[in-house]
Amino acid sequence: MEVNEKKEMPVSRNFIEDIIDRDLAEGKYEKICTRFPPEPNGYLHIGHAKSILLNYGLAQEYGGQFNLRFDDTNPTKEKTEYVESIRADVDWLGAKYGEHLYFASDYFGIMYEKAVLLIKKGLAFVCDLSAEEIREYRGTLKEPGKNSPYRDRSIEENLRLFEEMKNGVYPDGSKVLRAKIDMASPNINMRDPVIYRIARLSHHNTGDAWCIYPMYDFAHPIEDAVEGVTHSICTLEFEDHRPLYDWVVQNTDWEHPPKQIEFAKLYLTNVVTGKRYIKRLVENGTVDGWDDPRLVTIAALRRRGFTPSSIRKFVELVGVSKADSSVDYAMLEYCIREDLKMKAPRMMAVLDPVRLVIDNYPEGETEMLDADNNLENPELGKRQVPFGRELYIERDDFMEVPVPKYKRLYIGNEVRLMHAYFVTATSCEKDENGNVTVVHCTYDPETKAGSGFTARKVKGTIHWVPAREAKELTVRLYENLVDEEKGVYDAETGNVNVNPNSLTVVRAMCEPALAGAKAYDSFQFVRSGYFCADCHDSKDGEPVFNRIVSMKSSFKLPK
RNA sequence: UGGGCUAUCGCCAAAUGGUAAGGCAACGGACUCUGACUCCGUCAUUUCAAGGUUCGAAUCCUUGUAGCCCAGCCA
Repeated sequence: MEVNEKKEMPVSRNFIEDIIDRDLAEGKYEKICTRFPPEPNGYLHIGHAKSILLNYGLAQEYGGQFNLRFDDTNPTKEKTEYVESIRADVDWLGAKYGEHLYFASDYFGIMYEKAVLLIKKGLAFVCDLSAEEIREYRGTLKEPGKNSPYRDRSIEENLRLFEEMKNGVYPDGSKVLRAKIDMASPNINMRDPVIYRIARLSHHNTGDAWCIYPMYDFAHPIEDAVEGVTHSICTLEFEDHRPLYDWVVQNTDWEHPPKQIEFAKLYLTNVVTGKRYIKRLVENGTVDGWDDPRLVTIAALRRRGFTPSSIRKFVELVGVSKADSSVDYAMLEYCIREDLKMKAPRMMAVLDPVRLVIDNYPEGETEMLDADNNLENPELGKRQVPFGRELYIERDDFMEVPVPKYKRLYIGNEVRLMHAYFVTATSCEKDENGNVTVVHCTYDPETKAGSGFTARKVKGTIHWVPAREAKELTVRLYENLVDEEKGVYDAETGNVNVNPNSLTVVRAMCEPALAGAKAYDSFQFVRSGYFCADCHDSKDGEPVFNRIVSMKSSFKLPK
């Protein structure tokens, strides 16, 4: 049987599909090719997942190709550690690139040749202006720039100088290669942009082979073209770069020029999504690493118990558009609930235990009760839970004097102990502070779960754990990292506002079947106060065994 | 001499001149061995605003308004 066979909602087509349809109809391409081009300078987060899954999904949908390409043209920020983690995350998300794993740095040779080609066409020149001078010459947003005094060097001189740049004749920063476009363009990206710089940096892939490195605007279109990418999908902030992208593609002679398409980034409301902010939290120790479950990095989501399919679902639900937007975290939670509810075993645990004594149950006796691992999905089998005279129940599940509409345990009320018997509270004991320490009740042997007893019904069902056999379990309760009231960032200080109570560690009691839960105890409340899923230890990555544990009820007082 | 982009429910998001999909959230109610799940119902006479064209406008035109992006030898 297919678990999770919920009828799929019709998903609207997005504007990128419209573009591809048109291109295909016009015969521009026979087969499409997309790519995800991360710079290996940090860990991937949920926003990247959108891009990965978008690109991969499109390739799948149209029977095309999907490439994973590391855009590693700036050695100062890039590390092998990051390429490893990125590959792991992309793999985990299920975006298959097969053979098509590439490094932009492998194209340095062809990029160099294309730069030479531009020079030969009189479309690029070596400029001796300093960085500051270039900035001054560039003009401002409202005023045009002015031509570099080196703009009219001869092709021969440019060729010689550029080769010497490559050969290490000049010191870092002393010369750059610039595209010759239009210093008066209203689009600043077109004002003779720098396309190559001199920098003696050791590259994670090419080592010290190069002392000149291409800039993004020049490198990226070439990377796409080399790989035969047809639709180069990026985020909105690159819209202004598209004319330059097209300029490079047109002037560097390609048979099948790629085209750039932009879409809006994914933001989550009240969640830190910016890579640099996440980096700051990691570096200042606010969180315990890139995979701290309070973050929304892929590694963190994995550690927190999200499944790849839940993230795929999320990305699908969120859609693709060009409007800036911020998606509510509730949407993500919905996706993991939806994904897990039929395939995760649901077990019992109590976070804040209070002792329950069944006065008419024989002392010292223990019986094993059969419990379905998932009442909605019998395929998940059963387990046995020891039951006896003394149990623990959730403190919230008992009230000496009930509030209106309360339907769990209170004196005189009968409830079901899940998978066990009906029980009626008779009295309770309290300590000197008035806190309940023991609840007394009686049970009705007739009402055993599975016995078919129907003579009475009960309004509430509560969870329990056998007092003697229960195991202690460390449960980490995570809340959204950022303070909703203060917002995500402090505009003045640039600080990230972190909710100080974002992580609570609790010693809970669980049924014996849960005792084998992985040491990490990465429990998560999928829905506030309701489910909690335990998962794997991100350090070994495997195995992922999600369990949903119902903890307590989300009861709200009536107004 | 500024340029580019965006605006449809609390949050995403369809609708391609033919009379405002869907999902999340929320709220009622039914059901229930989890106050979950499931199921049923409610939730935009109106699409940033104001004018105009049209038999007909979220879609076209005009004029505004608001938000985002751009002046790295980062990507």
